[in-house]
Amino acid sequence: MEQSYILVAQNKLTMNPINIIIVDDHLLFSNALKGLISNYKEFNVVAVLKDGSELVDYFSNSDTKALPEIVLMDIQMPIMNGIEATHWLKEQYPNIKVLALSMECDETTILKMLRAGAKGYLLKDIHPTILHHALIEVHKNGFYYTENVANTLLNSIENKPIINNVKLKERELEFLKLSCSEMTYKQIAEEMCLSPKTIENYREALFEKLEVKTRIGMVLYAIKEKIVIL
Amino acid sequence: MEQSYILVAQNKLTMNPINIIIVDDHLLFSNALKGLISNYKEFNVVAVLKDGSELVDYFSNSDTKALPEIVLMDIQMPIMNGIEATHWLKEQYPNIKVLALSMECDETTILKMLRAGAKGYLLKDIHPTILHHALIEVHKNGFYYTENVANTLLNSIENKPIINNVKLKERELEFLKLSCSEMTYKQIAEEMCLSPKTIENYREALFEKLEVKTRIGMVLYAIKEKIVIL
DNA sequence: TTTTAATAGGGGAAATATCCCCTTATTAAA
DNA sequence: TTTAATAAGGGGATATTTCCCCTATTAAAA
Repeated sequence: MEQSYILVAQNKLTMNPINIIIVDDHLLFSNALKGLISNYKEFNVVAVLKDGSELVDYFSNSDTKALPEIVLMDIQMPIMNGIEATHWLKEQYPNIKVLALSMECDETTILKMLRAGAKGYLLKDIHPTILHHALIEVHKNGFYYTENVANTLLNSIENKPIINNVKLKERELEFLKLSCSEMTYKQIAEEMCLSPKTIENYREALFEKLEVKTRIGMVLYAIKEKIVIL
Repeated sequence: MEQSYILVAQNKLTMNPINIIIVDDHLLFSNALKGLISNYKEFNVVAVLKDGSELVDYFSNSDTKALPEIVLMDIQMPIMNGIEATHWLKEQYPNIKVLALSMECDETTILKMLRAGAKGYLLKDIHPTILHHALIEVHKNGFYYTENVANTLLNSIENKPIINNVKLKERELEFLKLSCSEMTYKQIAEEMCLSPKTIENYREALFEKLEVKTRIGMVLYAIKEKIVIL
């Protein structure tokens, strides 16, 4: 009894709390989350940032602040999204664990985030106790996957053996985005300073790459993949 | 000095806290938010529900629980969304104030929610202090609109004098949904058991109603308005 | 140094989409 | 009972999209 009491005291006083940074543009959420996590004695929120670019700033500022062990990262954010931010962070600080915290549960988003180096993927509709558990697991083992995410990964492997590795070139991407409008190809050609016939080549190339048969299909693809946002 | 101390004490002890219910399917958010609001002495979260139907259950259960004065309502929720839930609540308990709390900032969603009876509309990226202010304002005045939302309402009035009251008939809706695919109009005609020429009439009617010039425009409209979900 | 990939351009034809103007029942409202 | 709105269908013309096959330049890769 006495011993365990001493242990608890040691936990609080001698063991450093695990530092966490929250990156999320929904200030209401991130600030509330900070309060929630602050209740967990093992953890300490050292910063609440609202964007990937703020994360870069945080680490770039000369006066080195507290380094986090875990970053809770939202995905959809303005300016610099969670995927880009994770990429950057894993390059600069490979040891910092990124835990994705998002509402997106579509395969491609999860895959992108995990490929970027995230060590786990949590949906925002989980119960707080699961977050707590996930944080502890990430700290102990370096990763944490919920059943949901694991299933999604399994599905992704079963359904698409060669993973959807569609890589669009800059110019193709530009064309795809412009196609998601009421412009005709002729107008798009003008906009891109290309001949209509060149545009025609882009179109055909994209139809093949994206496995679509019509411009509508192309638009649906771009929206699904969040290449254009409505 | 002494007097003000006594006043504060009175606030805490003699004045009843204002009861609040949170309805949001993102448990992590709603639970964290509860913690945040609990820090505000004037307010008390009596329930955290994850869906409109749970709200109905809450009020329908015979053992009448604490009645809230304010309901913080998310919009996108499974089973019963915030708009339906607000409608129901305003019919049953017209005095309870609903404050929409969402990430959607498109005109139509805001309008739908306000028409349903919401007394304010907050985006989740606001700072916690604004939430606090909003709660106090709603309690005092019965409503609270942020600058953003007010501007959106203004735009909506300026740009569309007769508010976007596009009402689609059953058959038109069916056509619109089918148009959001790689089917040609001929195939859609077959699917709907109509002549291609009749489909042509639907198309023209929709182009006018939706104020679009191409099928792509129609698809973009349907996706924006969540008539089709990707 | 040849090969490959990326970029830019073209001819010609068939299929679709878009536009404008039209007819005929049926049904509901004025 | 005339008037309007709705649902269904059509003719004919033009614009756009889609398909298939082809060339040239440039820069990087093998």
